[in-house]
Amino acid sequence: MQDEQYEPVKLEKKWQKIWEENSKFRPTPSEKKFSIVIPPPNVTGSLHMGHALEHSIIDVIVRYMRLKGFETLWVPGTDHAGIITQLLVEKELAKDGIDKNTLGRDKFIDEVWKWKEESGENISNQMKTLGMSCDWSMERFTMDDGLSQAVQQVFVELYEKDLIYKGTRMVNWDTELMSAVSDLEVNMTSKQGKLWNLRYQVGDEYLVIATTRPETLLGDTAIAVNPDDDRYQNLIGKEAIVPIVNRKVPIIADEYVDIDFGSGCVKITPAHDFNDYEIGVKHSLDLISCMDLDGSILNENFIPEQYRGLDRFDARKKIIKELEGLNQVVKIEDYTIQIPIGDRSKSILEPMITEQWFVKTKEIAQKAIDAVEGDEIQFIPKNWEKTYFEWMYNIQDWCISRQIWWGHRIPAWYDQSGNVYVGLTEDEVRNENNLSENEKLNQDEDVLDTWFSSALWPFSTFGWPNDTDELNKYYPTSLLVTGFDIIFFWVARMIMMGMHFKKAVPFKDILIHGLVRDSQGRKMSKSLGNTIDPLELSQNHGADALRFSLIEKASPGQDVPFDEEWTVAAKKFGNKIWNAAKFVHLYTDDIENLKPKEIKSPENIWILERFNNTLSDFDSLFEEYKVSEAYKVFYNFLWSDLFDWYFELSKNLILNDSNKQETAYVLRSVFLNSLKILNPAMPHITEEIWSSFDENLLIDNKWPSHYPSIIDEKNEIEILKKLITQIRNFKLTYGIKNSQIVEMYTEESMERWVKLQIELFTKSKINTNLQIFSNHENLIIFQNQNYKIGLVPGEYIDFDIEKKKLSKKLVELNKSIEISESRLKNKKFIENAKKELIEKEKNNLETLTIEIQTINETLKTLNG
RNA sequence: GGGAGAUUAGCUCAGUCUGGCAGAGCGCUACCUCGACAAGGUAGAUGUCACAAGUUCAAAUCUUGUAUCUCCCA
Repeated sequence: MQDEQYEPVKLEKKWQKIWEENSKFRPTPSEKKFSIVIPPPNVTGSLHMGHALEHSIIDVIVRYMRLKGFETLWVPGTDHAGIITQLLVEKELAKDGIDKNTLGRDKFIDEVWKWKEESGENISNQMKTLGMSCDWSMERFTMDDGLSQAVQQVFVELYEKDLIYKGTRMVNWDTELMSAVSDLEVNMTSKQGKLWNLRYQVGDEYLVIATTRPETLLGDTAIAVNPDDDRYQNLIGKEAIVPIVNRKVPIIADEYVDIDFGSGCVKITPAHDFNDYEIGVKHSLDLISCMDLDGSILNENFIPEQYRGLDRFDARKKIIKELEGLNQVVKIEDYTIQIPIGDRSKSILEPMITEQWFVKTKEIAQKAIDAVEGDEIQFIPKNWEKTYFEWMYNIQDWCISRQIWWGHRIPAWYDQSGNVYVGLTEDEVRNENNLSENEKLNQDEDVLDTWFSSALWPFSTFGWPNDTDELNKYYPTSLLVTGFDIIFFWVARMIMMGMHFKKAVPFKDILIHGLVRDSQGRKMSKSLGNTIDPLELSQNHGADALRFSLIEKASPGQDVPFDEEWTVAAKKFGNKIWNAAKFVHLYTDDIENLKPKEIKSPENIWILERFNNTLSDFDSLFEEYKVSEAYKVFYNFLWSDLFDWYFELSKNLILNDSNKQETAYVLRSVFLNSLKILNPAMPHITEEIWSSFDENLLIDNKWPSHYPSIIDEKNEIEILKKLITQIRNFKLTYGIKNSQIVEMYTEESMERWVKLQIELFTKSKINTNLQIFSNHENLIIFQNQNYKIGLVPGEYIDFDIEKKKLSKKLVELNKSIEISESRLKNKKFIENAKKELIEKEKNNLETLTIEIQTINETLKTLNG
């Protein structure tokens, strides 16, 4: 027997321990496989609401598939988050006065590992307290030996196929991190800035150029105008003089220049702007760099001394001042400028020309596009594939090298003459290239983008490049559950790598979820102070409540403006189930409740049918990944049909010896099967309650199947429910205490069980006194279909209230009748609508007519 | 500039793919400790489904356009 009170946290800990100690999350062999890899949270993180949502969705699906008899595997793990982790450990060391550079690379990496051992398990432990059923024995980390081996292998293979190359190109450069970052790690932000209109001398004349970055004029190598711009035709081909550096540069024509921007003339600085770089290449312009990698002005002879070494923004101010002194500033306008901000460091990025490693993406992207176009992979909801295609069609080469220490070091070695050799190890490189022991080799200093290793996650976690059992069994995985914000970063790259290296999709379905926002729909952020800690929620209301509140609210692809009230409501739901279990024990423990040969009573038939329908609806919604809708349907069944109605109906039945055994069976069986349906969403409470009924674990059980089809054709219970509601309404309206028994009358034909149920539900005594009943004077009639019950109103009612109420009802009914009639009169409706619909409409009309009749009869007696 | 999404009850959202009398939770009103449950029960009130036009017997749902808001890409 269970505890008196529902105390979620206590029982949750208990079951987490039991499941884990008995390895319940390991896959159980079966023909049908279901596998999923976690979108690896980064190792520095702690669990936030986004994780809680994502993991709850994954886990509800995983547990569902497990109950459905699939060999189910959920692989957990974390990624090494190169930049953030390095910054974090650097900061920690700085607290002790230790500088990364004095420590040296190897010792620093040791420190990072030390940190990982101490704090890197954070997220996994937090996931465990939420009851996530990952196979923890499969837990992976992107810097593990095996996964690192996969990274090396992929790098070498791609290099050998010419799909990785090293090149000097313009990339986004983070002057604080002192590293390149990829296009995707750049956040464009708008900011109020200035547009400076500056005079450049051309022969004896001047022309005016507009720029938002005057300091880069130190590196100008051209002036450009639009070839169609009539104003400047005469200048094309001439030379202008860049002020301050006094450099002569050509005036060129290029369509890129917007005639309406500023004066229509722009300065071209190919070394410090992406567009200018393109133009520079096209027109074979000189490439003059004026900025160092840390964002300061270069210490070069062509740069006036007073600017050398200055930060670029200080240099800007100083240059403007000098230009103003030279009378070269024509006008300064307010202008909204786009500033590229580093995703991680939040510092202002600079386009810089550096030597980096790149993945050539065009070719491998095509196979990834084909996979989605050919429906080998489905996005859910489908419209996200547009986002995917848009990016994939315009994909750029991927800059994968980072100038940091924490990460997978690039497997390339240089000899003393600067030749590059790529291979898995230094030894292999030496052997393959016949390099003598005397030739000194230096490994490339750079590491790979973290996403490069994440892209391999769906197969590197299973042991690739080794041919493992896991790989054969679980790749391709069945499903990926992730946010739309990493479709480019991660999803697209996994598909590319999966298609290229495994010749098969990494997953078949991609379920996209939205963002968890605060209750007012704002993004959760530390600066707004509106973040919610999922662990705190689970401490206060239980992990089950948190999970259920997230699952029930998350429609595919839609954002989730979260309110703690939901979790409170879900906890109340848990409490309701808790008490329901006590009810089932109380009413069935002492009764033999074996499966009877036949289910006879209409109440039992009704609930079995309702269960069957709910199960069908649930399954079909769930299989479309409409998990939240599925659980809404189930919630309504459980609370309203089972608890509110059937539990009450069963009380009457169990009193009766002839129905006792059958009802005990139905009550217990439907309740236990409902626990199974709820289990994936609220695993702990269902397991706890289950254990009070059954010695086997619920997690080892099977998904419920339908009860043998019995159709409740007469729909009697629905009629009964409406009748009961009418009578209850009546009693409430006239303030008749619920406990007060009212006398009512009905026809002989009313079946005994119906009478009994009405009596129990409405606290009434129903007489079959034909005389009173057929003599309609002074009788309020409650009627639904063939059931009719009369009540002598005299002592109870206020005639005016009752008349007003009935008249109002009459108006509504007449309105409905009008609609119904007009439909049925409509020839085209009869011709076009489905048969069932017409039938339904006819029945509807009939019911309405009877109802109106009854009300009119009652009104007549009230008036009389 | 290109693309996507949103607009439904006081609040937060389902429902739209596949057209058939508008739903949930929370909140609100009144009543109720009756042997599972006050973390509860019973009964209620509440809507120009953003706007406009079209298709249809029938539109929240399909088509076209408009407005406002959010996000992504450049």
